[in-house]
Amino acid sequence: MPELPEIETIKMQLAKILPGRKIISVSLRVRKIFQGDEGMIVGKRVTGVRRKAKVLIIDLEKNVSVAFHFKMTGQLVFEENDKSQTLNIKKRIVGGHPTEDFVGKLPSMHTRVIFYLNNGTLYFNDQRMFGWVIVDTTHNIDHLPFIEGLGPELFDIDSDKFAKSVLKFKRPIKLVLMDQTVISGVGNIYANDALWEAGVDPKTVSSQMTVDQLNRLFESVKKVLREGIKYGGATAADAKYINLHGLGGHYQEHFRVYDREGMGCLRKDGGIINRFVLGGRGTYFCPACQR
DNA sequence: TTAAATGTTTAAAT
DNA sequence: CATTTAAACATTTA
Repeated sequence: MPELPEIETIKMQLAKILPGRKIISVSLRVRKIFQGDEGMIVGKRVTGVRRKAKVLIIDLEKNVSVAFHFKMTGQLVFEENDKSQTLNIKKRIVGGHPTEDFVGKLPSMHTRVIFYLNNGTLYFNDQRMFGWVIVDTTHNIDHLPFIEGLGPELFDIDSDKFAKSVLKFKRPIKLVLMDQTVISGVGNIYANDALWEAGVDPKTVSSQMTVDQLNRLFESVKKVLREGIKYGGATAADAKYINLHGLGGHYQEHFRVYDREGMGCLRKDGGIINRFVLGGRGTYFCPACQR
């Protein structure tokens, strides 16, 4: 579920409270999503938390790291040890796919890996189990095929480089934007919104994009990603229990077209938001102002 | 019952 | 070979 802004949000929060804590033990409730030797991380302290595109990485002493990919339904919940035995949701740090596990009792039936730290517990939950957790040396983590194959984030390149990489393809621009080997970090929500922001039809053949369209799209993607980060990522609008507790982000309150099928375009002269499937993913656009 | 869900991988078809 | 599409992974919700 999460894209770059959602992972960036949980990264920033974990970076404040994890460093210095030692991993006491690890519990693997589901082996299939876990790769590596959990013994490698036991007894080591966290030294930092970082992110590469949609991958979250926790670095530990002795050059060992843990990489997480949330895929569609992964989430991390950190909870301070609570001696009172009472569920104190305010003491939690949550990130990723919003479910009742953000606020419910943990571990839950979706908890796949548990990291017991001093004075806290970190739960990796993932209902669909598409995600993965990999433990290895920091060097090997940084050289995982998936990570090595990632293209740059838009924040790290200029518009010329963006144009060059995009113009090579004859696929629809939306699919190129979401292709992690070309540009990393952009998923379905932000791709849809950025294309609306730039006034570009998602079906536009990449190689036929004009310089003007490319420049607008380059700025638009960065704009929506920055906005996503600013609002703490997106949390499903129907997740009442989360908003109730003040957990989760608010980007969903600023969706341009995503999940707005049948609703009016936000532009005055716009039309009705359409939805169709492109590359197997729900694609939303305004037929009046995206061409 | 069917469709869809913030992602990626793989096989099969073009 | 480059591209595209479909299916797969597994679960929940509308």
